[in-house]
Amino acid sequence: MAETADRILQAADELFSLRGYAAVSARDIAERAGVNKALIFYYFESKEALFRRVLDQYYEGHVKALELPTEGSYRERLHTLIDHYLDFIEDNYRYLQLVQREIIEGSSRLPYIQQNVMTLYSRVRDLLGDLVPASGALDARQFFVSFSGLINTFYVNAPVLGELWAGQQMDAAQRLARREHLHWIVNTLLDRLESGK
Amino acid sequence: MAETADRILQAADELFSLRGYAAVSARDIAERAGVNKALIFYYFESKEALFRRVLDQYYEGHVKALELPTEGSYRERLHTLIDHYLDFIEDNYRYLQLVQREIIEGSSRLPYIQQNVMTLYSRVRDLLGDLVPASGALDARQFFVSFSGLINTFYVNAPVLGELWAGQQMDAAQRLARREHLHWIVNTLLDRLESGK
DNA sequence: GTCTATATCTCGATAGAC
DNA sequence: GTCTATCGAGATATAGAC
Repeated sequence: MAETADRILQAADELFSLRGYAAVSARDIAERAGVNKALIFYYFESKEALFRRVLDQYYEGHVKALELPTEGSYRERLHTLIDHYLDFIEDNYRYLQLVQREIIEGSSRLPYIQQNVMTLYSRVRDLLGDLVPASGALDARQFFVSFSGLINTFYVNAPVLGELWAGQQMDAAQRLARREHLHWIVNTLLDRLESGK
Repeated sequence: MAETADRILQAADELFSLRGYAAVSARDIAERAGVNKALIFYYFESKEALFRRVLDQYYEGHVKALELPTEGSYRERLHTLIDHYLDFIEDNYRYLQLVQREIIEGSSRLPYIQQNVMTLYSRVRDLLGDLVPASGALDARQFFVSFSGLINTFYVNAPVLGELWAGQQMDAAQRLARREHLHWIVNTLLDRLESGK
């Protein structure tokens, strides 16, 4: 039944995101999914294949989120790109943790991640255009790293940041405040870059 | 001999940082350290205890790096704090990966990490003082998260960012450029906050 | 302190009854 | 499709000779 495969996939998604690939056993996944352990290897050929399926599900959505908006000024388009990326992250909050873990562990799928990073970077670089120098401390690469860090850090580190908001859950209001903060920073940086031209 | 324990500790540090706790076996550590596997359990009571020792090695330096500078204006002190933190990260590159991994994995040592985070936050909050509102999208918490993300992202994601710099090693010149970029951003944000007062 | 050898466990994966 | 039973490999940890 397709339902069984789905339950395995979802349980695997949750556990891999929580504890990583190596720390999760087939038995763990079977127990959480409420199915027999052997069924994991019946529906998916191996634990490795199951993990790749979990990742593939996210990458599809990720690629869509990276589509470049065509309307408006470069500044409006940059804000739209950031909003689309934030939408995706908030709908798939486990994805960021999975990717972050793969990066730290030096996973074999790192080239795939790099490809996504380069795609996103080229869009930010095109948007910034000749507003920034071609190299040095204010080049497009630096700003791309900065934007990524500004956005991702909030979600990746949510488990420890909870204390900052005094035990409050990371609710919709907080995500909205973060979004507003990010747009304020981007505008402030763009203003300065434009005035410096 | 103390030398043997040190070699085990260093090998464990390197491997845990690279691949994570679960993906590293006692045999891996013994091979890298060039010692007999049984000696790991002679010098450290368990693999878990060895991991804790690795983390504790960094604790002292981390706390020192968080010491608040006393000289200069609030702006100078903020820049100094950032530089001290960057110095620590560059000297203990693996520590950030270990901590980031602990956060993502929801480790049992999370409260210890939160304590360090809160210490650093309270210093940033004191430095920003009444330059920022007490709550909302521009409060001290948001800026603390932003500063952390801006700094950490470069080092945590170094494995995939290499491609951005066209395969160049992350050398001293790149770290310096990043540092300059960070100070530029901080100054730009502070200028805007001051003009808005 | 350092070694070999091994006990005991859990892992991913498979065989085969139903 | 789902189950039980089990394989071989590799894990942590220990025993005991030297």
